[in-house]
Amino acid sequence: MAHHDLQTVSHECGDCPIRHRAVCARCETDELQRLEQIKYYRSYQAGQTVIWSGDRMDFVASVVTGIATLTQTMEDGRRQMVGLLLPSDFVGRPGRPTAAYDVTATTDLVMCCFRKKPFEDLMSTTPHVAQRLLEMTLDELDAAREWMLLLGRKTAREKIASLLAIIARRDAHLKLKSAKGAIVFDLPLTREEMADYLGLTLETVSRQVSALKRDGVIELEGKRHVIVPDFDRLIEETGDDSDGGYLV
Amino acid sequence: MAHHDLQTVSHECGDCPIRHRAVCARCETDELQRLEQIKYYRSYQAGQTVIWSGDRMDFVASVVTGIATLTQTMEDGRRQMVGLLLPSDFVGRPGRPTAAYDVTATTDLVMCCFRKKPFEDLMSTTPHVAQRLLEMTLDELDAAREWMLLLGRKTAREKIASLLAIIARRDAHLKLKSAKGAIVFDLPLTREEMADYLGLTLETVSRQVSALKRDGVIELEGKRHVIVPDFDRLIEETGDDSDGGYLV
DNA sequence: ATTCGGCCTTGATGCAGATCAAACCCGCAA
DNA sequence: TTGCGGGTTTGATCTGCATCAAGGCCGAAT
Repeated sequence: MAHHDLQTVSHECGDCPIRHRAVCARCETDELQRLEQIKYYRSYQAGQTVIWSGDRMDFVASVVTGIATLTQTMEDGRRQMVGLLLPSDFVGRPGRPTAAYDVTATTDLVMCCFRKKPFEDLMSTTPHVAQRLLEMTLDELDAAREWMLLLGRKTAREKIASLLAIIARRDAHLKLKSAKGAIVFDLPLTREEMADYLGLTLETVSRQVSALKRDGVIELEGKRHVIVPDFDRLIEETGDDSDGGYLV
Repeated sequence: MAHHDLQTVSHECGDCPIRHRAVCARCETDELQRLEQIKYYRSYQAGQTVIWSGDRMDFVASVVTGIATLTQTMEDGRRQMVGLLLPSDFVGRPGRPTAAYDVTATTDLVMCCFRKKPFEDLMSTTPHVAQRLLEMTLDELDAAREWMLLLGRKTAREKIASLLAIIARRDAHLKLKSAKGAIVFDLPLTREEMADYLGLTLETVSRQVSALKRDGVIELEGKRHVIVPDFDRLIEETGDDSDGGYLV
């Protein structure tokens, strides 16, 4: 694994993220061919449900553009988001026939899909694909555990600050920082979705966002466009160790 | 992967869980040899810290006997458990040099360790090890997401019932059900550890355990020995869909 | 121009669980 | 036998967030 230069591959790979995440062209060109053959695209509109929990799922996929969420729902309607899928994130699991969560497109969404059977065959013959997938899954597991700390121990204000920091970080390498280092981005979630993410009610989310604005931690243009004038200040509000994973 | 019969292997494998979880002897006997050569054991006493978050970690391991926890701590001391390691569970991550969480032995603990470098080498040459590890990691991710629902949306009583059900299930295939189908087990956690698991205070844990006892959902002998006379009744208290993963 | 329906904000009130405090249980060592 | 300390229970009070309720904003349809 160590000798593969995954960076250089992305340039040669066209528009499908899983190719440069899962495969190294330098030594796996034939695998690229095989991936190419079994891939296809699906599109969904904002708000559409991609998969219901329990549905048969005959493909794995990676997000090309747009944002999707994984959510769990209890019988009485309480909802908890358990995954936020941004471009290049992977959906589905080799070895599981059915989906464990509802997958919903929160924006218009394009996914690059691979039929499961051939993808699994590919996996069992090439160590690199399985390894890369393992690496991605371990990253997700880390994110899930960070999220658990948030859900179990953080205050509402810390939760909001943490979510804003997460989104800011994920967007940071795409979006520009504005003139004097401020970070600017659009919230991809409604207040209700934020609440489902954070284990809060939408009213509490609204109040805490207003509070952060009142205290100058963030500025708002409209309801979704966020300006973070001082990222360090935002991080202070999260309750996290300040050293952990600074802007990459 | 499909054609490997992992079941039959476990009999030939001696006392180290990872061997029958990660490797299939029928077609990977040489890998068994190699695993054998790089494995060694470590023992810890109850209460001992195995690894501090941020420490260099030059091995991966699987729990042989005893119980360990993964926890995250905020500067001000708020703690959240993010993993509970029972026998056969895997610790550590190929590809990461340092530990991301505190690992603590809550009982006397024996782990079967593999030096990381040779283990990674083994992984990159055999698809099966990486695949098996991926499968285990996906299971952990599912567990983490279940846990997120618990932390974000369940009431204190539901949290306690859920934890008891999880432990009952994990123990079920080892422990006996008593005479008329009651399930009996010992809590491996103190009230405080339960609180850290559930995102509660120890006082709330204590009160809710008492409440479940008062309502006849559980019986207690001493503070740790739990009798569940009617498992279905306990499941009702968790708030979960009743169909999900019954005792197995 | 008006209405409608999502989405969001803000206020008033209630309650589950946190916090503070005291005492209990029990194994163990002196 | 006494005292001690870690784990636990239970009570009294406080508080952060949920709940209930009303209204505002704004883009899209009529």
